[in-house]
Amino acid sequence: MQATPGQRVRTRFAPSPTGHLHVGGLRTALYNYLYAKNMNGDFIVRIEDTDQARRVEGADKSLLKTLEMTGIVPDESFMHGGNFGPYVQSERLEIYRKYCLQLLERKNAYYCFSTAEELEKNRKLQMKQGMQPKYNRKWLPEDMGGSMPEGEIGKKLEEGVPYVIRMRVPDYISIMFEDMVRGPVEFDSATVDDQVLMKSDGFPTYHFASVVDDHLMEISHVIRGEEWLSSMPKHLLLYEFFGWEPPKVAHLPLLLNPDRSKLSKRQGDVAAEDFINKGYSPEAIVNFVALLGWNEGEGCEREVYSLDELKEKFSLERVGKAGSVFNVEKLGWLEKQYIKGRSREAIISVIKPLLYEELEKKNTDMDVDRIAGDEYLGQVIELMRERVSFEHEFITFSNYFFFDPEKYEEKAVKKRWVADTNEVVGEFITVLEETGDFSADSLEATLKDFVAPRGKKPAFLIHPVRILVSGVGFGPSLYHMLEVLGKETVLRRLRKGIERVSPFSS
RNA sequence: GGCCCCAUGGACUAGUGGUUAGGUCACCACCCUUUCAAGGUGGUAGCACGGGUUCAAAUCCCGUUGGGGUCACCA
Repeated sequence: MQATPGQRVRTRFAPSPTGHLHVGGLRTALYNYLYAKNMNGDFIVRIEDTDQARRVEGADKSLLKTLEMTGIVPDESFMHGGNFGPYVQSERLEIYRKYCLQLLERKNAYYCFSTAEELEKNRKLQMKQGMQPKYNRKWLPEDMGGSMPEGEIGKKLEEGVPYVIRMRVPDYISIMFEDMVRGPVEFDSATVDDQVLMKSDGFPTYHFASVVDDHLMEISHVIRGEEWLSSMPKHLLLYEFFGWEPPKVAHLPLLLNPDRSKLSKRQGDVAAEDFINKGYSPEAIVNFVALLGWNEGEGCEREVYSLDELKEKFSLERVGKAGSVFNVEKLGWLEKQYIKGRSREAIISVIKPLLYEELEKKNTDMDVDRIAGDEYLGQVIELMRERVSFEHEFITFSNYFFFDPEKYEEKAVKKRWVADTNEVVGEFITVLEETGDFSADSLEATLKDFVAPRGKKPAFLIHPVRILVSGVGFGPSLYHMLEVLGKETVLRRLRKGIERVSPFSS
């Protein structure tokens, strides 16, 4: 799909700095980014901080940081610069004031002195009557179709009574537009309220500021959540008042809670940071979130996409209309796919710091230089790669590669121990002491040779040895595990363990 | 309640008039196997409902139902 010839594609993500980056916001940002990049255009981040009360200090920077962590890097923002700044709405107050004045002069907007209590009372009354709550246009001037005399308005203004400025929505006109994901949508202006444009504190409302900014910043496509669909008529009217050409719009389906309501806190994590902190990788999160509402289509059954591939393949036509439930299970599966494909070096760079953190917390009987070395970590990674769900589990889930077990999984002991287990293990220890070759193959042969004449199956020894050495009843191939741990560590753990574990100990 | 949007298995989805309705996650069974994973094979499970249009409808139209969004001096 091509943009209007001659017009550069410019999309934007416009969060308000009220907290962490919501995964829904992440997906909106992602789609904006992907669309722009796919069309060789620019992606802009604009901070919408027109609500002073809700503003959270530092949220703007943290939003950008999280975005960048996932690979979504803006071409323009308050941190990246650009020719259309400032990119923070609180720094653009003069601009909004100027344009609002224009609307006032053209009789597309008017002063309103109604108090909050008054409005609230009115709203309740209308609700009670089963009507749509709307401003009663008490302060709509006579020359704009209202009943308020000019003089009254001038008087209030002179007295310095606080006011807001409202847009004058035309009566009974049809407002139609083409949504890039929904197709044609139509509204009746009679259902549109006289939206406040400027608040009494001198700040613009979202509706006004975003229209002015989108125009001034030459945004070509507005891609945002479906919750904005019903305010489209207000925005379109504003473009018309100004005589500006509106951008193309696409309203994305919502991300949903398991109960199919709009994704929210309370039913689990919703901040992108929450997932990153849990160990999900940015690549997996981006991949997952991209597929919630978009697919390559045409029989394509692919599930794993890198950001670059998404940039290449993304299109708005392939965005669905129905909301999608944010299902963490599949994200977990994706994470595993990424771990399988990730290079050893990349994993080492993530888990090495984690290992050092652990080593500071507790002592190990193993050789620190060796177990923190790339070679050793690489071996652990290959043994555990298909068994972990998160990178941090290379350390936490595979603790026994770095620390001697402190306790032994009770359930596993119960299941694997019989009366003569300790005795046989004891004999096996003496055999191991004599073993020169501690490779997996050799160990396998040794164990089998040991067990056969005693009329036992390998499993008789394999399980107890595993538990004694690792403390748990599950893990990688025992022989490989022993090889990686090394003779010294294995013997130490066996000797120590055999004194602590007996069939009657648990 | 008004307005708007939406509707394929439990979840994500493919499908644009003719398919045994396909794939992925999850689930179940079996295989592999020293455990746990991974992998392999197979399986349970779906077009919300009712009318049309048509030789033919998951697909087009209308209605019903259901779900969601929105109706702030919040975004």
